[in-house]
Amino acid sequence: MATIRDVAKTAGVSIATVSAVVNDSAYVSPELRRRVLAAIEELNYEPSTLARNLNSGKSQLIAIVVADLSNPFYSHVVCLAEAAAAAWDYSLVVFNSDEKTEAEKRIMSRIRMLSCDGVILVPVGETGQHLQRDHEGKSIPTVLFGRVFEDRRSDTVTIDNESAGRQATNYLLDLGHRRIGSITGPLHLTTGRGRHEGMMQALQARGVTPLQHHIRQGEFREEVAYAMAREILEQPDRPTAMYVANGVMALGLMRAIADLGLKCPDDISIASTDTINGISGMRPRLTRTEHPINEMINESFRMLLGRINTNPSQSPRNVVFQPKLVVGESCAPVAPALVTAAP
Amino acid sequence: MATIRDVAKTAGVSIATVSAVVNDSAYVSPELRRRVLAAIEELNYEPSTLARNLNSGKSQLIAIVVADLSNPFYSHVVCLAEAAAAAWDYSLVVFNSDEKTEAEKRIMSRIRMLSCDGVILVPVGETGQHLQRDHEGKSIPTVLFGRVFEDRRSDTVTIDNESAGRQATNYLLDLGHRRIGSITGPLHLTTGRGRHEGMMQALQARGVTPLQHHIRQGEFREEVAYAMAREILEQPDRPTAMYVANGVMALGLMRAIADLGLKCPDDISIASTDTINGISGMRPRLTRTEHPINEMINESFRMLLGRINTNPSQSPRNVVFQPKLVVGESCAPVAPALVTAAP
DNA sequence: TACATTTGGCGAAACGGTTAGCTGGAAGAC
DNA sequence: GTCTTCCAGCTAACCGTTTCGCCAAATGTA
Repeated sequence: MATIRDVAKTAGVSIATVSAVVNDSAYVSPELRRRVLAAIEELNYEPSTLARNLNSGKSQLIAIVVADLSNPFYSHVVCLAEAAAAAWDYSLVVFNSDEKTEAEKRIMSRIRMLSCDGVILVPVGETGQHLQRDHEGKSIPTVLFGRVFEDRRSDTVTIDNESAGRQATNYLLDLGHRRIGSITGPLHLTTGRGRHEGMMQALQARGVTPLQHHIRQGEFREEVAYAMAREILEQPDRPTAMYVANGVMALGLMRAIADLGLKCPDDISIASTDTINGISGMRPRLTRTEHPINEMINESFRMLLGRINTNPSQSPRNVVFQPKLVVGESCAPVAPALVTAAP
Repeated sequence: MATIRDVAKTAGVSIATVSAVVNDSAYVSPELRRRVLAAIEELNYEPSTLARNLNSGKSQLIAIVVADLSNPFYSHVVCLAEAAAAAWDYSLVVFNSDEKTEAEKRIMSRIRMLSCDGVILVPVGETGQHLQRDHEGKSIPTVLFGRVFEDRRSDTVTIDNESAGRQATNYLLDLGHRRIGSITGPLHLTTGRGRHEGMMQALQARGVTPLQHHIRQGEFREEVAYAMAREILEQPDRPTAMYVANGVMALGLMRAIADLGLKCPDDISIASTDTINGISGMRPRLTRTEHPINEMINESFRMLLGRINTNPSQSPRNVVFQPKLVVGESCAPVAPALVTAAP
């Protein structure tokens, strides 16, 4: 591979001049410019990004760390992030922490070594302690995506999880359901806890007390939700409706329903939160609250680029988006007999 | 950020010694090693990959370019590739060419600029002409994934597409179906063409001639398949079974079936090719031929690492994997009346 | 003509590592 | 006691850029 020195020698100029031509960073006389361009053409020179990055300290790399890459929700996030990165002339490095704290640590160290210019992080765990890099030296601009920590010292982009839980639950309540069950996400995550609390608020506001054995704490995984769903649905007084904390869990629930010979929405209504792609062909369509993922990703990039290019040390911003209820066919009004049985 | 020089100063040794400790590349006395490690700990030093890469010429980056990142099949591929990269101590840079040739060109140029050590490429288009970088200077080790070109000058990892089409079609034939329709992939892609030809071979072997208007050339996209499916199914003599060329197309077909008030598999059987994740909750489960994606990705990495570390100039290898038929519930034996109507 | 000012182009110092090759003191051979 | 041998650890060159500071030529001014 030709280097800038080769070009300089061929063109009979200094390397500084070649650099000036390549980057348009200083005036170069037409004659020299012509010779430099000719030499570049002849030698098929391309500046080495590696070397360029070394002294700029920038890498044109944005890292995204998701908590579960096999979750279609995060696949979608990555897809949108790739598009955003490309639009801003960055490349996207993808990492999967797989909900493991040590993996996340390894990844963050790797990201630092790669000198990524920014990080979009869906953090594992309830505190950001293991991520702190405050000890001197500026840390890499980071946006916490979806999940946050109590101490809001980082930029964050999230949705209003309580609102999501409330909206979905209210929809079920409006259909007359009173025996509403739920498979929650992990309650140590703001996503899991927020959605659960939103649901409880909605129930309480209507004076409905849920049955303990209709509510199970799960994980954001299909098989776990499937198992929980079976436990709940195999009870004699199974709920007439379920709220599940995310998309893949809803799939697990639907699978359980099918395997138990039940029908959705005839026997049981389902509402969930978050969007998953590629199941548009599925019937019944899920009634769910959707995240505006696209805007969330764009906002994340805006924050990151702001810190990278403009103002690295402005105080943290926390942007919260509102989820939107999208009605599918997975919910039906409660059967009359059960309505009368309600308190 | 602490540099190797800071560490050397703090530990009271030379930078060469620090480097030796960090890389275990030379013997260092226990005493000095201890001091160096202490200094590293104290300063929280991490070697800069950027600087390290500059003189090694390597970047510890593997790029993956897929043709459609919104397709769950490729999301799955990316997920597995991320795991493989992490296992081999590489980071994965993800690109989406979105089936556009110019986008792919831009991406390949970007990959070269980033000095990625290897590329896994799902190429767009029928020839690799726009990718050739043969003009002097070694090109980046590249594995063509899934799709290939006629002139096998690159390493490739693919499946036997004809076998996939044949297996799926034979399964439908075995169930008694004779009026078999199909939505093919783009026929200029080896994946689309191969699967289609496999289907035709299977039909011909049993003396079945498909009806022209039961076969449509589509794209590997849900909406396109949906539209094609409606066209085919709204005809009076609609087929009793369909073979579709990939997973998202199968979803489009199922959506069309549902929207037309038909039932799968009662009214129409479906068989498809390729695996898509995250729809395990869907009923009926698709009968399909699955790719061994995991092994395919691992094989790709083995090839890449072979070229990177060992033998950059060995002759191209073309590894073909066999798809495997996985029976779901989307196919039923043809109704007796129709069986007798068959030739 | 003499001097001040501008500016195109150059040399050299970073950036943060790796590594070839040198140095000097200790140990072993005679 | 002197000469080798050995090797831990150091010095310095190098990877391919960008960029600061400088020089000399060109231009402007009196």
